[in-house]
Amino acid sequence: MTEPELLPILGQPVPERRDAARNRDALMCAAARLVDSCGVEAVTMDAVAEAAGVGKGTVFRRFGNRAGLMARLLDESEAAFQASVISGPPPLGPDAPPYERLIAFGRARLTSNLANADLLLAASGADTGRSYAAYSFTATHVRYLLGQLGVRGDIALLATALLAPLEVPILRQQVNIEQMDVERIVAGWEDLVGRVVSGPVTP
Amino acid sequence: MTEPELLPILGQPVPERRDAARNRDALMCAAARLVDSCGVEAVTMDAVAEAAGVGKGTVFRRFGNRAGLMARLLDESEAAFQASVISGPPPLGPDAPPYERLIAFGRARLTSNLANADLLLAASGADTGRSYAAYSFTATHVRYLLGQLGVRGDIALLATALLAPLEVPILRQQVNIEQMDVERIVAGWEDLVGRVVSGPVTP
DNA sequence: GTCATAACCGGACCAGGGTCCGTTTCTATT
DNA sequence: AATAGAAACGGACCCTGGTCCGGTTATGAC
Repeated sequence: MTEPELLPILGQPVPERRDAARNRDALMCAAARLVDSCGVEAVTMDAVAEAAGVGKGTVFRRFGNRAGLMARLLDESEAAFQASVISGPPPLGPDAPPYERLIAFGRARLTSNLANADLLLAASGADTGRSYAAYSFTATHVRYLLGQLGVRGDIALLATALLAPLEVPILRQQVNIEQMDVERIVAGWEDLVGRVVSGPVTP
Repeated sequence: MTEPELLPILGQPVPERRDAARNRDALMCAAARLVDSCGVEAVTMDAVAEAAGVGKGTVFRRFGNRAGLMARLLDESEAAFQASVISGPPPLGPDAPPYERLIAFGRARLTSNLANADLLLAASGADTGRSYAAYSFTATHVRYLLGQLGVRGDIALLATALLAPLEVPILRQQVNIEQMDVERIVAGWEDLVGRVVSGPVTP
C-alpha cells in the first residue's frame, strides 16, 4: 500500500487537486456574478455551470446542492461579521460593555439578515453546512453576553428567544407585508433585550 | 350580456360546480391518505392526482401549488386550534385569566407546531394562503392577551417576539439537533413570557 | 519518462413542480 | 329537450434540482 504523500497535517487545508481548485474558484465567481447581476433567482445550477465553463455534475460535487452553493456565497460576509464581533471596534467588538455590545449585535444582525435575505433563504437547508456553524456562532455570542450581564435562568433558551425574531422569515413578514419601519423593529428588539435582561419581577 | 345567475351573496360560499366539489374532496382525501400512510414526502402532485383519479392540472388549479395543498390539509387542525382558543375550556379558552391563557397558548402552539412540523414546512410559501391567516390569528390573540395584562410598549413587536421562538425551524433545531427536551423548551417560553410581561426595570 | 491510482469531470438521464391549451362537462335559460 | 357559454378537466410539455457512470487527468512512485 502507498501512504498518502501529503498526509493532512492538522487536517486544515484539505488537499485539493489543482484543477478542482481552479474550477471551484471559477464557479464561485460565476455564481457571485450571477447573483448581483440578475438576483438570486437566476442562480440556477445549469447557469452557474455554463458560466464557469464546467459540467453540471462538477457543481454538485463541489457544493452538494443549491443550498450549499448559496451557503458558500454567504461565507465571505459571514466571516466579516464574525470578525467584527470578535475583534472589531466597539460597540460591536470586545471593547464595549456587554449591554451595548448586545444592542449593537442585534442591529447588525438584523441589518445583515435583511441585506442577504434572498441568499439566506436559498441557503437554508444546506445539509448542516453553513446553517449550523453560522447559527452556532451567534448563539454562542449571545449566550456569552447574557452571562456577562449576569442574567439568571436558562441562558441557552433566552439566547434563542432573542435570536428568533431576527430570522429572515420573520423580518420579511414585518418589513414586506406589515410595512414596518426597520428602526421600529430595532427599537422593539432593544426593548425585548431590556425585558429579558431585567428578569421577571417575581423570580 | 347575461347577469351571473347566482351573484355571490355576501361572498361566503363561493359557488362551486358539482364536479369541482367532488374532485376537491377526492383530492383532499387522497392527499390526507398519502400523508399518513407514507409521510409528507410522498405527497407528490402526480401521486395525489393519480390517487384521486384526476389530471395533474386539476390539482394545481384547485390548490395553486404544493404549498397550497399542504395548507388546506392543515386547515382542519388549525380550525380546531382556533376553536379551542376562542371558545374552548380553560386554561386555553376565554374562562381563564390572561396570564394562564398565554402560558397555555404557548404550550399548545408549541405542541401543535411540532406535531405538524413536516406539513407546516411544506405549506410555508403558500402564496398568502394559510401562512398569513393562521399567523394573523395567533398574533392577534397574543397581542390581545398582552393588552389584557397591561403590558406597556410596542405590543405588536412583543407578540412577534413571543411567537418567533415557537416557529417550526427553531423548534426543530432545538429538538432534533440540540436534543432538547420539550418540557425544557416550554419552561423556557414561560420564563420568557414572565420577563416580557414584567417589563424592563428602568422604563 | 512511465505507470497506477484516485480524484475529478461532464453530460445524459430522472423526478417532481408548474404551465398551457384544446376538449369536455356542467348549469341556467328558453 | 336544446343550447350557449362559462367553468373545469387532463395530459403533454417545460424547467430545474439532483444522480450516475464511463471517460479524463492530475499526482506521486519508480
